[in-house]
Amino acid sequence: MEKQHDRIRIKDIAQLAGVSVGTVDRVLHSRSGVSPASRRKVEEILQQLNYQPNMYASALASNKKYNFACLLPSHSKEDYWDDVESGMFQAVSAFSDFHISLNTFYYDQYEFGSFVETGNRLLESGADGVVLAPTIEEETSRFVGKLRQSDTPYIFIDSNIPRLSPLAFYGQHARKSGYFAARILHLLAQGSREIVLFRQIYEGRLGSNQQLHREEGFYEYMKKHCPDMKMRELNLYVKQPGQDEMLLDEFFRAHPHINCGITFNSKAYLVGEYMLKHGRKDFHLMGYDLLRRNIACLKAGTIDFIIAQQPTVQGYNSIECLCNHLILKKKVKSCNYMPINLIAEDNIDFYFDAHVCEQSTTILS
Amino acid sequence: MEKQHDRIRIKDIAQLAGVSVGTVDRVLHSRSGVSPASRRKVEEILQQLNYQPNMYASALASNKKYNFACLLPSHSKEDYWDDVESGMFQAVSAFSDFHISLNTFYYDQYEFGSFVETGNRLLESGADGVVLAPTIEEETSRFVGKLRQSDTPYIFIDSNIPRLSPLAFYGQHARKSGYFAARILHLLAQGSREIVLFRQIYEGRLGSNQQLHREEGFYEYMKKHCPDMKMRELNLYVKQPGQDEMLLDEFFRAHPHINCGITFNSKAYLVGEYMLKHGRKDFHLMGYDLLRRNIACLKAGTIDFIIAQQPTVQGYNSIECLCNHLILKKKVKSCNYMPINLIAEDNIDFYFDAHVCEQSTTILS
DNA sequence: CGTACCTTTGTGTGCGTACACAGAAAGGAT
DNA sequence: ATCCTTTCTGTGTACGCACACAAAGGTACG
Repeated sequence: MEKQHDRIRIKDIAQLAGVSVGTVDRVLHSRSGVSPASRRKVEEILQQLNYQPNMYASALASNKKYNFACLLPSHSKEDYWDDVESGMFQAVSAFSDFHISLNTFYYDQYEFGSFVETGNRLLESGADGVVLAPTIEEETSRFVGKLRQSDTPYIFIDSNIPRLSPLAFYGQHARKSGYFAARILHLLAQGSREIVLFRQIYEGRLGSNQQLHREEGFYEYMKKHCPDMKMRELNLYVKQPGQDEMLLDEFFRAHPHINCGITFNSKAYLVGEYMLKHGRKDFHLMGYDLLRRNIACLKAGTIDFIIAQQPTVQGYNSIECLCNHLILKKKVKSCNYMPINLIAEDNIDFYFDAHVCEQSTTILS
Repeated sequence: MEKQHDRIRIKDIAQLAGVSVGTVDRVLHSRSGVSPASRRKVEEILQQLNYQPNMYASALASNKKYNFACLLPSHSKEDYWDDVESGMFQAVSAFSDFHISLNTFYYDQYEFGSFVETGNRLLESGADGVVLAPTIEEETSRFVGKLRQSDTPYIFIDSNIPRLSPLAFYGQHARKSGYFAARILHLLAQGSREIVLFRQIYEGRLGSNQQLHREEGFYEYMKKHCPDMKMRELNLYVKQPGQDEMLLDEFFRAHPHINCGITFNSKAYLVGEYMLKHGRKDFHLMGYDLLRRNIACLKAGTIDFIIAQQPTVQGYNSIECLCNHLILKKKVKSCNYMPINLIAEDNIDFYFDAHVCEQSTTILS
């Protein structure tokens, strides 16, 4: 615990370059008012010494306030998006020393107009950085175009649209995740040659792109490893629970031997609760996302495995990334795939404590 | 990006309490020299306002140097402990603004005297915080006794000895992890009624406690879910590769129908490479830890699944925890189980980017 | 040669906290 | 009342950086 100052300070650089700290500061922030000679000399020494600014002192000195905003599908409590949001607010509180705040904007996922209208409200709020779920490619493209005009960085969460080159993306590699899910379901099938895919249709549309890509990965595995597997699809409609139950009844009456299924959205509990109600313990089910009702099924034994994609972490990391970029001027990683985690009843308890954060690679801006 | 100071500062509290910042500072650090009346008044306001110190300003002001030390089994490159160590150094660099340093001390895992001797050298080095792997309970007890005398916080990594009440523990719940492994291996067995457990004997002893606990969890699952499963154990000896190959030859000659096995240490590659050499693709193998050779087997298809325990994260979090405790005076969580992650070839790419860090719960010291 | 003006450079102050030190108040002994 | 402790409290400086402002140097032109 001895006192010491071994780190290079601006003062040290100034001394070595034979200029004042002010000049060094101007070079570091590439501001005007420095003679070419001085600039060159300072830059030279800067390179030699690999100067790392003390980010605490830096944040302390420039005590600005940063307003972030997020644009998410409107959601209820215990939804996937609720976890994402909670992660973001965790980060806001963790980095509260940087004077950041977060405004939330919600749009109706199934109405294009809503996205546009909400997006405009966000733009008016004057955010310094934005996190959004690019569920609607066309409208997202127009939206980020406006953000670009004001040089506002934006981060994509959950799914990615690389051509719109966001500052960063946090989400799962959906296709590979479906591939992995297939591997596990294949094991669960235990030689059975038939599998059912439960799909959720909402307002006539099949949920998200993520869901589609998971299916792709799933089919890719099956085609490669067991081409003779028969895959049936059953569409459910969420909004009419009575109808869904009828559809399930009907399906299992028609295919009584099928003992294995998967959902590629977060609504596995629809099937899990159905099995629980009908006392079917022999059916093997997989799904996505650790919603409360999914967890209940997992513990009750009607869902075997859940693939988690750490929504909280995605939210947390998005905000952290904005801080790193805007405040600490660190270089951030642009494509961040979340781990594909397989959760059973046995290991679920050790999943929630943890949250992932990106490796910190400090680079001068 | 407007200027603003909405956070409560020491100055604010001083003003409200009608004292000076010096007095508030004394109360905050529970130092002497404050009249009972002043102390009471300050504490009252402190509670009302839920004051959160600006840790950046705090770290900046008290620019002390902290020396940490770790006491690990000696290891080679690409070993499990090497990843732990690398995580620790990542943290040291991430928190370099706090002026921390880390000294490493290695002991021979299989020689009690070595632990004692290395431990004494560590004590002499005058560390402010220690991270150690408590592989030898008896000697660890004596060692932490001495640390306690100087009030030096210590963190257990990999395995835990709760009665020695470390500041924190980072590691996997070994029994549950074995239980989970059994569930997956059970699926892999696909109805086969015989399984082999490969064990590594080293200097006449069976590796670590962790290894034993995993076996316990494994047997617990099997007893519960498939009591008629026949479990064979095959001891290997690591140091004599020729002999191990002979033992494997012998075993598979005696049990040609066994197609499923697991190791509870990080040496699954011994078996995986054997299978590769003999061109056996039908054997299903599981193991622990993502060593380079294990990963190679995973990609070659002779290891089906690996259970990862994020050694890098364990190391990183240990150091982070010491910083939180010593420097930021945050309250730290004492028992931190790592997630139990199942890794296949499909999802391994998304595992390394990520590292877990604990949730930050700022509490006044 | 002086003034105006621009470019370049240096200095000073503040961010919120820690800590050393000085000063004030209170009490006791002479 | 004076002096000396012993509490107790306020002030000042430092931490490393950002930014505003002042000062210095140079050039152009009357």
